[in-house]
Amino acid sequence: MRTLIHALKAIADPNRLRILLALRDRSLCVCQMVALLELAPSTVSKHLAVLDHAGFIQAQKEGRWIFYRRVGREAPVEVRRLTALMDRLASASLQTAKDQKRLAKLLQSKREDLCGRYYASKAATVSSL
Amino acid sequence: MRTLIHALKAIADPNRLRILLALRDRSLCVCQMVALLELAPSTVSKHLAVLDHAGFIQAQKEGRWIFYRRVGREAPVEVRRLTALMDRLASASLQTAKDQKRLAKLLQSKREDLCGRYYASKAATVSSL
DNA sequence: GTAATATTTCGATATATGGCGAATTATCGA
DNA sequence: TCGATAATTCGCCATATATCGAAATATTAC
Repeated sequence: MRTLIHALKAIADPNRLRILLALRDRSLCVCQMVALLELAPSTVSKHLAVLDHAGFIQAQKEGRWIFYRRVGREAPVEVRRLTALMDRLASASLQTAKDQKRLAKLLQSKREDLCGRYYASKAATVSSL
Repeated sequence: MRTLIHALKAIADPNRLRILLALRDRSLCVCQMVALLELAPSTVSKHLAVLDHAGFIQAQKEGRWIFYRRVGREAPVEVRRLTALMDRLASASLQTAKDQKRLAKLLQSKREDLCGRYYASKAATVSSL
């Protein structure tokens, strides 16, 4: 019951659900998800921690980046079932379609172009001194 | 997506999930659920409103009592699927077993004995004057 | 080694949530 | 009609949550 409630709370937030759905067919690094959701990196990081603790996703460090991907068969039943259900239910949503489209575009551009954009204002300020 | 998030939030609370599961095989009046959950009537009422607005349950007035039961095929897909999944997932939980046992006992006693118990302290105070 | 980048942690804030008791509404029974 | 009962609504409080920006940590690049 604790696991179940934990899992339900984790996906009962629109942005976290969007993350889970975005990770359906691929793993993504944090900065890619920041670009997708258009939220502060710290916010996305916290969302990822919630999904992680609930057992939905897991991190994998690759150099400077941290990629997150869905947990496979090792995940608790509750998580596996809920993930499958979300895939079915949310695929009909407009938001999901938008995100998938946007993701496809983001994945075409190089990560060097992608990441760092959300520090652009700060970098610009510094370099202009 | 809105419907889905709404539904997820509704059942992502242990007491509301307990209510939904208690309504699996029967309809219950509010005072019966108050007895089951051992929460203040106002609290239970609020939980019921949340489940109602999310589309999981519906009210039916019968004289002095208001019975709640699960919504049937009219319920949105999200709600139907989630309800079915909760039935499967939560049936393994200790809390659910406890509740079902307790419910069986509560349903044996007459409702007149059951309801009013949680006003007992107040009634006792008044009658002792 | 220093600067830039990627991510997390920390601290703050605003809002949402779950709980209660008191007051309100509606219905039943004597 | 009046008192008791069932349920909801309202007002309050404590805690949880979502968000941000700043600071800390780690890694790569020059």
